[in-house]
Amino acid sequence: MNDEIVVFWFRRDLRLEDNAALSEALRSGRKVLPIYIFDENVPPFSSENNVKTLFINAQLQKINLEFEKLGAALSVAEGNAVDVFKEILKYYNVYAVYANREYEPNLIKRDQELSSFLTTQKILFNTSKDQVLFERDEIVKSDGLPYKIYTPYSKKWLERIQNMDLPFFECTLNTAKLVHNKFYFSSSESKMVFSSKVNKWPYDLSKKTIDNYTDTRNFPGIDGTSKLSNHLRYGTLSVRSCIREAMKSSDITFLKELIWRDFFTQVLWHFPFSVTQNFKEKYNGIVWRNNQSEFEKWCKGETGYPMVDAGMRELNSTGFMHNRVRMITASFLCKHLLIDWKWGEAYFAEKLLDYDMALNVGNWQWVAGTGCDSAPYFRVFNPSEQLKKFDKDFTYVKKWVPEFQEFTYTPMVEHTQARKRCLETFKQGLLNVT
DNA sequence: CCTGGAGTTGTCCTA
DNA sequence: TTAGGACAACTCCAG
Repeated sequence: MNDEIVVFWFRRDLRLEDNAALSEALRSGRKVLPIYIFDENVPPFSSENNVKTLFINAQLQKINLEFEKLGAALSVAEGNAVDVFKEILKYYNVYAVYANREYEPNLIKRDQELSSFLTTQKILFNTSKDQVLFERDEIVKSDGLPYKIYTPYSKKWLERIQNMDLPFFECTLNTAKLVHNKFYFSSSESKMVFSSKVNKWPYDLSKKTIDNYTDTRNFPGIDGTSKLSNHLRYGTLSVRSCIREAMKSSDITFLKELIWRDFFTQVLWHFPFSVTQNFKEKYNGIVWRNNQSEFEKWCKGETGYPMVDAGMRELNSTGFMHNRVRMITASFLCKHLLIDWKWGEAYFAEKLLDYDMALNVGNWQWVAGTGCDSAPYFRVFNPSEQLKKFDKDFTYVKKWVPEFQEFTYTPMVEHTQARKRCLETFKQGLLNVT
């Protein structure tokens, strides 16, 4: 216990460049102890050996190497966040904790609890905006209330960005003061195994991809998307650098996708109830069928609709699914099978490497028709039409469903009937509420 | 307070 | 073959 130090807590900002809170911590003038916590209340857990922990571990390893070059190290812990900090306080005299802000209700609660605890110890908890460009109440209507419709929100967002310089948060490690010994956590030390094979999830932010995005993004057989989602989810890339690239293009379709992240993140922050309930109450009367065995078929990619099955199999084996196909598979679950969007949301949450609560909940509610600014309920994707339109030479479906043969692949529900049943159920559901 | 216009990503039927 | 309207009404938003 000698010098006062500060702790920098890596969360979903696993990078050493343009990192808002890290930049502040390094400039604090005090020695910095960098840590990562596998929070026992927040998946993924370190004990899981899945695509998410692999991704996180690979990135932690990269970060650790950078610290080791300077004679320091990244400390990794597992457990309840408050307990972890209590442990740290046994060995260090901590002046402040720095971290980038979270917006999910459970994480807000966790951070509030930690903040209260740190306050009792006279330690500052200093959080920064990093994962979005505009947060919370920064983009609201003229009456001060939050936007619930994307288009007017995006207009205001675009207006605001015209008149500002995108910040870049300098993180100069080699001149910074770092704590020069690794902090070992008794409970987690043995479990923390850095993956030896560093998995790569390459992203594509090229001018070509951004310029052609409008034309190519809808075809899952073409490599036409940016593959950015994983990196934005874990902060291995700064959102500001993505926006900077997107703004170089005359076509703002790609930029608009980035604005959706800010939109849904602020919707979640303002309306945390939407994680577990329909955003629009009037849909609460829908009587979902919620058939367990049909749900399992959907999960496994055995619905008999090649586009749906290909999507689910891509998800199951890679932790990723093309955006167009996410809409098709989700629509199929909610509308053809009449299964509550929350079931699908939970499955995607478990499987998607890029799982982000705000975006996952927002998009599932959009598909189901229950969300703010969502698709009208009578808009039922036709999985066969979608196949014809977006994968007509079967490049994508053949990749993921090798046994697929046109005309012999038989669907679990017939489209026209399922569509009719869906429209009737939604109509009845609306009547049930009024 | 009133008013008019609009609302990510579709599908189906009809003329 | 193809373009256009219906699908439902409601809420949101700006002026």
